[in-house]
Amino acid sequence: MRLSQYFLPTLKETPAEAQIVSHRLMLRAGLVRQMSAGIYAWLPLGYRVLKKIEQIVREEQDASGAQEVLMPTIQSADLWRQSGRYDAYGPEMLRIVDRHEREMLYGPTNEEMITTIFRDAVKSYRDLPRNLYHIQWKFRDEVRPRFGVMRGREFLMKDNYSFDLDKAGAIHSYNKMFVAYLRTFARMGLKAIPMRADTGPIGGDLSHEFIILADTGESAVFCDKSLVDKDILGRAIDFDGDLQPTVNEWTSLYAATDEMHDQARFEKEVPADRRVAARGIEVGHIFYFGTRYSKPLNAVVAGPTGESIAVEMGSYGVGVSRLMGAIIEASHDAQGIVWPDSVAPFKVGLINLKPDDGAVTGACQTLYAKLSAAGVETLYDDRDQRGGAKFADMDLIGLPWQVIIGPKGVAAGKVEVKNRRTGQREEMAPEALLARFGA
RNA sequence: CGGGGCGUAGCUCAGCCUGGUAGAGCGCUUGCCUUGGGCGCAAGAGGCCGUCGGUUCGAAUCCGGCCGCCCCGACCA
Repeated sequence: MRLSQYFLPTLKETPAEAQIVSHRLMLRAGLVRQMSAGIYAWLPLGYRVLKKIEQIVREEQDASGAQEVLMPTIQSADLWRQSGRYDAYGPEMLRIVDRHEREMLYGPTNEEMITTIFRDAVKSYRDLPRNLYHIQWKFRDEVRPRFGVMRGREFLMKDNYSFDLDKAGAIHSYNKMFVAYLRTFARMGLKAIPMRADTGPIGGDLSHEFIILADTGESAVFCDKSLVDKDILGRAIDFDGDLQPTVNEWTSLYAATDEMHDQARFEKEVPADRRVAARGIEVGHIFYFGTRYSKPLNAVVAGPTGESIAVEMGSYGVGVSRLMGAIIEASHDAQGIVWPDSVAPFKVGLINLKPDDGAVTGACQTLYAKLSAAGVETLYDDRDQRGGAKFADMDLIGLPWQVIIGPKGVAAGKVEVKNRRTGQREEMAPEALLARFGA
């Protein structure tokens, strides 16, 4: 993409409305614009990142055996009356009346709907287990939206729902999600730590929050440092095999949020040099809740001997749009965002230091064409701007690699490569650069 | 939902207390200059001062209603 043609409205100054760093950077780097309190429009660069985050979530869900569906944003009030949550949910639910005076709502979650879909279609234990997910916009009318997309009213969420015949099966489904989440967040360059959680209004007796560590996190968290150091991506995972040992490996070590924290236990179980007291941001939450919805909504199947069995369920959420804020909180510096490779909107930012110099521009265009042809996502800054402005913008938007081409380098047959995260610079021939990026 | 604050140019803000029809910096446009870290010079464009009403000869400024946004707390993916 040529920057001269790209819609990328960066800001030199920080908008007054933004307080926390990720919100400021998202506004300044031209990723989003606020349309109302807690409601954002995604601009081209931000939308690219959102789609990358979404895709990683999708790939890991698919790998675990979950199947993607897409349910509507608007639901009927009747559906929610059946589970008893219509009145219980309170003013957080955005209620709508259509032209026929039918009561509708903008869905804050989908347990009722998916349970109904499942109930109407599945009648036999032979059709279990199933795990269905979707990635859809949700709305919760928060009293006080804040922190940009991290606590918006409208947000993109991956939520899924598992259906099993018995509790053992449901626990296995739960474990699959547990491991899939470890992998999902690790692929985004995050250190996500599962912490035993309060099950809250969704109900149930087994639940974990996945929390990433960031200095600006919303709540205090405590854990064993060994958890931070664990690596899930290096392992081969068999989702059909026994995942309990893997889950146990993570859950056996101390990890707790503020409200579940027990200082005495913490000090007893974790050696002083491994005690981590930090701030965290919740990016995922998994629940096992048994028959909490299957019973009131009559989601039953016929068992092997013909008896009716209410299915055992769990639900699992990932805050997709929130993750963008969380990733920035966890990965930025004074100059701007530092995207992890896997979610970066472009891999390479190509800077033309002297657009009116034929040799420089020629070298840039050749390189840009070759990188693009090889599938290396490249944002080419061909604007008629001074070098300083280009460096500042490129640092702000945080692409992992900057390739800088100026008259001196071209004369010497070299281009300069800068690593955004480390700041390390290297000069090399264009061919070497292409080889480096696999082009 | 309790408490507090703010709405003036695209952005950050001054002006308001002590009423007389609007300013700065950045950004934008044009020209010159410059070209490795938001450079310099010059000339421009751009605002019914959130909105409705009241007071007044006269309101960005004083008073009231409404709308919007932000912060602290309670609440939450």
